[in-house]
Amino acid sequence: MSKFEYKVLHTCKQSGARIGELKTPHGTITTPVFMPVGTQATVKSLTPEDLKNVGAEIILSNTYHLYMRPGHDIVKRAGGLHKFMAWDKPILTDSGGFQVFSLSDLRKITDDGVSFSSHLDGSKHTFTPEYAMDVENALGADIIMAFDECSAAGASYEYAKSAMERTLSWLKRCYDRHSNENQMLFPIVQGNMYADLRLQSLKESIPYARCGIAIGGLSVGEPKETMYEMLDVMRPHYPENMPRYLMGVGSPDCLVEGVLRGIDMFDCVIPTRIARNGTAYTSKGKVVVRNGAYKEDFTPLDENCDCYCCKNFTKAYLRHLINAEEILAARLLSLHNIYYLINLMKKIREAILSDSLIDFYKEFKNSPQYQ
RNA sequence: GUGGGUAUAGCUCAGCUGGUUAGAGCGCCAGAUUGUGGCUCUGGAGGCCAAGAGUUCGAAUCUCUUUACUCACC
Repeated sequence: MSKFEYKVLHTCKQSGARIGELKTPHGTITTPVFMPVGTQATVKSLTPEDLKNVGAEIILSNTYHLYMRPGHDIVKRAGGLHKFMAWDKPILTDSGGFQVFSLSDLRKITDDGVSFSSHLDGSKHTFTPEYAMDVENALGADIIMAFDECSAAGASYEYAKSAMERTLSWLKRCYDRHSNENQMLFPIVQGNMYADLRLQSLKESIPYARCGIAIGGLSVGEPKETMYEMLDVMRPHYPENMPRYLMGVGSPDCLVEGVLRGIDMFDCVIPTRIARNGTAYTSKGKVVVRNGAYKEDFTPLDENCDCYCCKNFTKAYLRHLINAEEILAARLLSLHNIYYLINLMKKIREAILSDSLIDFYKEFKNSPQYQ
């Protein structure tokens, strides 16, 4: 019996969005789901207990970063990523393809793989699809991503096509190398902002998708409308029997728009990043708690929120922490922002279950939360 | 009381021998942040240059007076 299984539990009659369950060796995830990002084997400032308290079911970690530091061999000797970071629920690791694209300046891409220098010390490294699989295998996440090439928004058709085709050939090599039955490999669809390339990439990736497929190369600087167009183009062609994962998204508006377009899984650094810079998502829209307006605001960040932060602290206190550069500010706001997004996903699932996601969408779009 | 020093943005200070709309850092105010290089980036407001008088075509800058602060000595 497979250690992975995806079941659609309900399809919204209004929108076609679905609620599903994805079984993994470390537990079952209910989709649509938002996955907090823990790049370096930690969701910055939060403990695994915090994550469970805000309702996180699965977190994302990063092959590139863990390979660089402390080294995947060390994580393996520690007993794997779950044990190393004391998180016993599902983990997904990104392959490092995107990090090579976004972090490394001296990178050289060939059909064989990518040579690049470390953002930490400039040392030279090479990743091939096979090696990326070996590293992800050593880390031991439940879901592992194929090694891909993400082309930049604005890339020419020719370049986007070659990057997409290279990603497909790399996918085949990842697939052949991968053999661990405790890990599920997700292909990544590329194709930049070109509809025909997206469709070709999706179609040719599907044979390698067993229990999930990812959409990469979006939310890389293009207008949101363009991203939605690409999702609309792909939507009729997804396999029904597996979750679709939109990588690197998103903000509250993008989550709702994404689910409406058939997406089941999301990850994004945005809730924790804006938290560290003093901004919160609330039921009344984005609140820059750092602003002077909250100096003497002794009310909670979000009166409609049940998170630890909102139940115990005031905006004036949070603003003080931010201004004093106290680390508790990052922690409380991260806690709140992740809670907010996970709670938003919960509301979305409730709307799907009651076949009213379009109604939910209309109301949400007219609220200050849509941003 | 005597002698010296200093007064420029909210704070700490730059402004060379006088020359167009007086600058910086921090702070303050406001934005940004989408498969994370945590504490970043981008904007903005804010000065009768202590007060008064002189010299000069022209003064934050030179001279004098006053005031405040400060140091040393009696």
